[in-house]
Amino acid sequence: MVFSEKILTWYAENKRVLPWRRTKNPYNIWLSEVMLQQTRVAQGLPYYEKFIKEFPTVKDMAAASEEKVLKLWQGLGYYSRARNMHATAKIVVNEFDGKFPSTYKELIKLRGIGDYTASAIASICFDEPEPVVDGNVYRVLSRYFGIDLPINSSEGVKYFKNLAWEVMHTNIRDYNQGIMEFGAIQCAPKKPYCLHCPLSEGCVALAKNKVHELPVKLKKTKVKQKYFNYLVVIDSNKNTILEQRTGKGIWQNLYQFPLIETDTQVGLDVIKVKVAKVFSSLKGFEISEFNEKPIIHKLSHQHLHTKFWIVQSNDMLSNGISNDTLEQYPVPVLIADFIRSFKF
DNA sequence: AATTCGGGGCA
DNA sequence: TGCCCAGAATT
Repeated sequence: MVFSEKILTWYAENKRVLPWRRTKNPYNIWLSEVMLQQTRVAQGLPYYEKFIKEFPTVKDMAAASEEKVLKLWQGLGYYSRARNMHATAKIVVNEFDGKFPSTYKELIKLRGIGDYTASAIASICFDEPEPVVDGNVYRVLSRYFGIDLPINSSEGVKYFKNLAWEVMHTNIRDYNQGIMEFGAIQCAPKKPYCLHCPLSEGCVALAKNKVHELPVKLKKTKVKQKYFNYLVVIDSNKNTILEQRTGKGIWQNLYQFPLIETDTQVGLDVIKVKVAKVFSSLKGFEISEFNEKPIIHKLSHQHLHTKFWIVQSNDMLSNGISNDTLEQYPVPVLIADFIRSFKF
């Protein structure tokens, strides 16, 4: 048996039961693929169920507000995926009569759909012979064929896509899902089960004892340290303030408490002065520290050293938000955790 | 070509 | 603590 046939055989015997494997409906496949970008199946699965229940069709999603979509997406991360997905839902409804395009070439034009996702939808839904190359595929191919080109170099990306074309099977639907599943379950990043692997015969990395050196990946940039001070204002009605994050950067269009970002960790004295400026309309206020030690919220590229400051005032906010409407807003996990732990 | 988008799980 | 996850868009 050649490589692709072994993958198909392994997949037939080992594939997990997953909701999006019961259908070829492009809406379902698209939703699952976008959710699983840089995301483990276990983490994405409950979100997929939620979304299908709330938005059974692409038309339902297109009709919803972005805020509703972001709220359902809350906690899954990479929120541009949700915004792009929502934009694409509207395009599909308004310009394609609610039907997804059926070719790689057309699919990749849509927002949030790149090479991988276009290949996945085209092959799984429409049997177009287009190999997927995701993190799993990079790992399987680099190990089995002993390729040490960096998978995140432009040369590596081209090489592996080309290799994927050469070794793929005509049963593209099962092959594509099979090689990814094989990478996720059998040819795992840290503890691959090489001892009883159906592809061990012919695996270059195993023969050369280089399984744990592959795939090769270029160094990632170092994380930035940032210092966040969130002002949790509480007025005479026990209302508070949320603001929407606009512009570029993390958590775009999500909500948060008024934020003061500083270059270093600052204390109560500094915050007092800043609050007096930011909330000059407040007649009087008292500030207390919620957490003495900063909460370090770790993201891929930044560590957010965060302090929450409780700003109590006897005034009544005109734009105040009551604590029971607070949970309607899409917020970052950092804010959601605070709201859960704090009694308004 | 390099950087920037989250959050969680695992050794 | 570092690495990775059914990547894409922006700089």
